Amino acid sequence: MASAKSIPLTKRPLTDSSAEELAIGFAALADPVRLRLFDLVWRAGSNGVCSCDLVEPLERSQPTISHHLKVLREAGLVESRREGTWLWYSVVPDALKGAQAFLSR
Amino acid sequence: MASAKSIPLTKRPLTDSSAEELAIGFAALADPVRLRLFDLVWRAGSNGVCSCDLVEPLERSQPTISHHLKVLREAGLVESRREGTWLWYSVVPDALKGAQAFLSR
DNA sequence: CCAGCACATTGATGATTGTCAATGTATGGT
DNA sequence: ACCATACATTGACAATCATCAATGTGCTGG
Repeated sequence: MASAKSIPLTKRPLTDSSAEELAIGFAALADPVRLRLFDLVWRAGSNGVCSCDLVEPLERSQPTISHHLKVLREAGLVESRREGTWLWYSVVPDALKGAQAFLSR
Repeated sequence: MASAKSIPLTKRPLTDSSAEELAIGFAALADPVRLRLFDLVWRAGSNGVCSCDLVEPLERSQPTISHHLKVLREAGLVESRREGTWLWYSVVPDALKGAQAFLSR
């Protein structure tokens, strides 16, 4: 239960914990390869994109792409769904809500 | 000179260089201390805030705060203005434009 | 059961990062 | 000239990171 303050939430400075949470999201986007990766997944829409189609355009090894996808997944930005031997990645809905709210004042 | 493509810019995947540029901005916000720092500067508005008032609330040493302010400055997110012995930091207008545009689809 | 494909994990390495103590620099007051 | 204040820079260290080669795991088809 939050204490009854007269100051609205948005008028108070970031708490340590919410800064931590936001920073995790920004950190996931703080690498060029990961940004392009996220961009490609995003463009694929709700269908998602097979990770096998992400290795070549980014010019990185398969383990490197796998590692970056794991970072994005653990940051809650993308999710994966099995389809036989393939994994289809898609953006988690509203994953960027916090970041968007912060950047929009 | 850009080549005449029929595909609009926003329909094309991120280029390596624009990903690099965006990632620099996100990286500047990828640390909890820097996020709270940026938040405090932002709240100060156009007047700015004296960096001497940023050390205590963040519970870090003065060199550490100075270092983080430098990172934010070099990322183009904040700027400083001298006032005697003091430095007043304020947010660079439209500094977040690129990041906001990216996060808004 | 085996061979092949898709993807993850491990281990190693060089680079970057966050932090502080110590020191340096600039500005203003006396 | 001197001293105090505000801030930056340096140097060091532990921690994290991006990357790849090698290897492991899980699934599918034959």
